[in-house]
Amino acid sequence: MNKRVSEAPTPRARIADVAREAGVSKAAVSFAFNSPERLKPQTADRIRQVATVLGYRPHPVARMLTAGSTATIGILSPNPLVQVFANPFFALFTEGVVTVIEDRGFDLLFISPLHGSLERAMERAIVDGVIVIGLDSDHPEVEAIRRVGVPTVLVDAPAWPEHGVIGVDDTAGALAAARHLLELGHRDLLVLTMEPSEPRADSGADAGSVMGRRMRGYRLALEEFQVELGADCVRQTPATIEGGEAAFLRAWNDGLRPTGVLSMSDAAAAGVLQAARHLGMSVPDDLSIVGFDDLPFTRFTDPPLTTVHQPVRRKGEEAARMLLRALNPENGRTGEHRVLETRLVVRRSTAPPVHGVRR
Amino acid sequence: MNKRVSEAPTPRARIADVAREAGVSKAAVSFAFNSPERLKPQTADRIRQVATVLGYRPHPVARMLTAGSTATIGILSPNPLVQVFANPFFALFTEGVVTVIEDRGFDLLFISPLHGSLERAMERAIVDGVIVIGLDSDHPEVEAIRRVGVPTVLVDAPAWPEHGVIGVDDTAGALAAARHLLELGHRDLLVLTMEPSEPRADSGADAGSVMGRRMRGYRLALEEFQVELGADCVRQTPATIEGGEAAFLRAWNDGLRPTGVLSMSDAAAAGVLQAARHLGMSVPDDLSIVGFDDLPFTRFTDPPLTTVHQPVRRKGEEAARMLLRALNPENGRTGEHRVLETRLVVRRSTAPPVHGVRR
DNA sequence: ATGGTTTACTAAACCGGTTTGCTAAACTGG
DNA sequence: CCAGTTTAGCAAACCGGTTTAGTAAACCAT
Repeated sequence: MNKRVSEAPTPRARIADVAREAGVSKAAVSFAFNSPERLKPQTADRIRQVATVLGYRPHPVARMLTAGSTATIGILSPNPLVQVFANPFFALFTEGVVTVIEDRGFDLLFISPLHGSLERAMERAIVDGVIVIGLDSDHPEVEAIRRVGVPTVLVDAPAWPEHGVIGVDDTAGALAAARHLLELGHRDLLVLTMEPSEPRADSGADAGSVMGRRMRGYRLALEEFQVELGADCVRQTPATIEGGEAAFLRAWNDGLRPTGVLSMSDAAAAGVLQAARHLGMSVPDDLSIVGFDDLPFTRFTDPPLTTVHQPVRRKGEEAARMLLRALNPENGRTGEHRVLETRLVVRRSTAPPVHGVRR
Repeated sequence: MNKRVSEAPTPRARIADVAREAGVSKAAVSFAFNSPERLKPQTADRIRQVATVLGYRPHPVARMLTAGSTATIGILSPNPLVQVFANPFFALFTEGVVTVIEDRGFDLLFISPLHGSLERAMERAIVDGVIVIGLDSDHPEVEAIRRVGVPTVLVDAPAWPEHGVIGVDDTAGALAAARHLLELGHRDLLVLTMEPSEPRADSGADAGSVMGRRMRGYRLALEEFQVELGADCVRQTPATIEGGEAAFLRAWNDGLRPTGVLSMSDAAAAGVLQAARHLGMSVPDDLSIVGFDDLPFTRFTDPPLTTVHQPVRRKGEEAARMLLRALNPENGRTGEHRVLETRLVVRRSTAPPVHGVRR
């Protein structure tokens, strides 16, 4: 029984249609496209002609089913895609990824985690491999993801047996940033952290999250200089301009009068820049600010932002290379683990506190 | 004959394996996952248990073959992906796209045009529909793409029968930009255009390209004010900071001394900003600059950039909505055509020429 | 006990291609 | 002129699932 009577616009020609129309077998049609040498040139031509007339185009999904490979790699993050694309970090990272995969013929699929779990998102994704980014080690789904069995590389995650992992030395970068401010003479600092939860300050091993590792770096420097950081002086905020702006204003209203701000995000740092302007403070004279990541726009802020550089694009490249290696199981080990370096980039948002060393 | 003797790590369980192991038919396994109510709860449980033990996960490609839909939409541009992700415009546009598609359960595939033609790229892409962006109407492959038969929406392209098209009023925006400079008193202008070929200056209908339409706007304003634009005063350059910088320096070396620059790209405009600084000119006193697109970073340049705003994010949203509509053929027409508005945003990179009106 | 319904599952067809194995016809050469 | 090889193309199996049609057993009511 036809549910829909006169609805389909043009039911799209299948290989069988071409075969029938050309008076040959399905196999012949397939050969005409994929192994023309197995056909008399004349026949191949005729088949192709019929195919063109019928507007035939091999169904990519069907083709893949036998091919076994999708020529696509996926990017998966626990954040919804809207946030991903709003974050300049990702553009840069992805640039690195495509640099490597594009001329190997791969497409790039952004997998949305939205409806359902990361695990399910990963399962239904049509990819040869996945780059997972931004997954803290205490994320509830790490185990599930590992079990999915798709070749995977993790970015900014702690070591993961059997999978490639790539990250940067967050702690060292944060350490350098905090030292910089402390060496300039700042003693009253405000720390801006992002993300779900303020990482517990366990001084032992690196925490499982990016922000945790950065916090560790800050704290190491503070200990060196024997400076105390009040619990009030660590604020959590979204990694956006507005977030940073609001956070600083709130701190100000709470009576805090820091001379230096350590932000774990460049965007939030830019927000602080704005907030300072609103409050009539000049940067860096009244307030010093250090960001994190060295995203491209930090060169354009007014003043240009001192920040911790991490090789974001290269991180993308390395992740992609690792993944490609993992796709060909024959060539080597799978449990690689790389840590790229970070370094402080001093621009013009930091200077000694104008009133000299206080306290 | 086994070519590979002890190579496969774990050949990934198929539905038949689960069926055998659980002592049921393939259909039963399928039911256990997709229509559990058709099985005795006890049986369904047992099957699922076996599946877990074997690490079974339905092959997404095979599943799609019968499902008929991929839950993925594609983005295709004639530029290689590396360039796409280096361009802040795309991040913004894509943000709009995912806003619409993500909670409908779609993933987003970036299709690389690199190896082979756009047509072929589109053919092998595993998507339900495609958003094509940045395709000028004189691109050699427009016809081929149309014939592929995948639901398609075009962005920034001229009307295309049977397909949705969405764009912005480039001409009006450019007109406003040029008028602004002319009204301030500028008479010596430099125009920076991007892209393959400097669009022919046929005054008649809108040219088929974005840059063509913008040029048309500039020219209309120049005619209003009866200002001549020397052939030398239109320079083509990549849409990057470096491109803009180099182009302005070259013009300067060629002896041009414009008081105002009309750039068809914000990035190039930022480059001119740099170049001006290098040459010891102050903006806007010695040189006025107007960009195009109003990308987020224009707010941070020093000084903030006067530019033509176009609703990039909304353009993405509308394109996505149009495409989703096209995917359900029953609900309505396919040949929609929308033009969103542009408007001049005056910030601080423009001012009257300091030496008064010359010439 | 009988016939009718449900329940619980299976076999087979199907999605749309690719690939293998085979056969008939056309070409070789001695 | 006949065996041996090539050539050209076909039928069927296959990729890994989903879905339809069908059946045996269990359940129900009379």
